[in-house]
Amino acid sequence: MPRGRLTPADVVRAGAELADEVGYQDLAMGALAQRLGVRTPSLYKHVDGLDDLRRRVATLAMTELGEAVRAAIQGKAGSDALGGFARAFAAYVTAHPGRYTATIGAEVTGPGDELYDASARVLESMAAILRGYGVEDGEMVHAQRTLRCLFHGFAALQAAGGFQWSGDADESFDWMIGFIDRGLTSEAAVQDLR
Amino acid sequence: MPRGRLTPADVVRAGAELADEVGYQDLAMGALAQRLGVRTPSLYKHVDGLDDLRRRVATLAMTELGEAVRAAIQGKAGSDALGGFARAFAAYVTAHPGRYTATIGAEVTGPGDELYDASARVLESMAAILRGYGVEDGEMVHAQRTLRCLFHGFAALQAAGGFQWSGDADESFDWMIGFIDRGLTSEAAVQDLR
DNA sequence: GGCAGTTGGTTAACAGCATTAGCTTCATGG
DNA sequence: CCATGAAGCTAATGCTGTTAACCAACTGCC
Repeated sequence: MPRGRLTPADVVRAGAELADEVGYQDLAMGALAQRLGVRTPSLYKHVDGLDDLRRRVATLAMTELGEAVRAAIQGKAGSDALGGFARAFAAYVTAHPGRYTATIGAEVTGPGDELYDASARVLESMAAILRGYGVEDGEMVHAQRTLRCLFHGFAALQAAGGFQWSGDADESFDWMIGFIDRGLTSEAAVQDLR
Repeated sequence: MPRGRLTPADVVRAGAELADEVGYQDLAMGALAQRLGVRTPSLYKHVDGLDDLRRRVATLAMTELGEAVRAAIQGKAGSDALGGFARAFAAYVTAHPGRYTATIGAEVTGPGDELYDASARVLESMAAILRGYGVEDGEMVHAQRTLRCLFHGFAALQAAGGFQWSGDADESFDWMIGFIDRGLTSEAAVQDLR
């Protein structure tokens, strides 16, 4: 690695890659410095310590995830959109378990915080899908939280390697999406009657 | 603190309490020793290091959770059982965020492992509920995994303090349970037609 | 009742990690 | 052409988990 100058973005990106490769638990300043061909203290010129690094990795992950799911639901509605979202979400988490794990523990403060905003964009994609199902405003927040629990739970279990989903995991995933789809569809039908 | 002898169970229980109070991140050998009125190295006579302690706390949490939800669904079926399970689950996680967090990252190996078995008991309670809805064997595993993702996601978000569920969180939780209940009920109705 | 072995506690020392302080080098801009 | 500041370095500090070596007390056996 030639001695090209380092930027905070480089450090965060390398940290994210390291977390994906060795696991979030083993994301350490020393290992990261080594990967960047630099001594450990040099990292502090770009990042404000390990906690800051973790937070930035979490923000990167949420941002990337938001872009992935937004692209996946582009121009779709109903079960196409839901399925696209779900597949993009699962693909991201599977490809980047370390990054996603960073988001699990990270505490979000409020609007203006980069991580909060990135999370809000993911939630906005969920809301867009739900609007496509005709979920009305009064129930939107509840439905959104339900989807959030479902996907976050899936991701957390996946990232932890925590499932031994013996048998076909994809089949279960599809069933899950189908279940939600049927549920949302019939909720919409009930609302139309009112 | 008088010099009553310590057992591994004492250490694990105190570790679980500590994790609940100060957060799982700050569950440390030094702090735990201090709480038990003992020097740090003494803990190694009862527990095989920090990783082992974490694993045992996770196992304790899963075991307690399993007992709580089993008691909650006793003699109930259908939406009563689902609601009872959900309330017991949420109550446990809210009361013991540190303990539950321990279970999120812990890796489960396979049958015979205490943590695996404790998790299996929780899953068995889910299966019992689903049988009450008439879910048939072929779909059981899929439905079980769906519930698992949903509840685990809820718990992970709750334990991380990660939601700012502005507005009424309980209302959203009830909506989620209602949604699942209606979904399972109509799946059963469709199956009856076949 | 005395004695050996085990068990649970101690202090001391070590190792790995994040972090800080202080120095050096080098590119840049006036 | 020098002053400035950014980005790297070495050295040192402190905290935490962990191990080694030692000591005291309880247990069980003759």
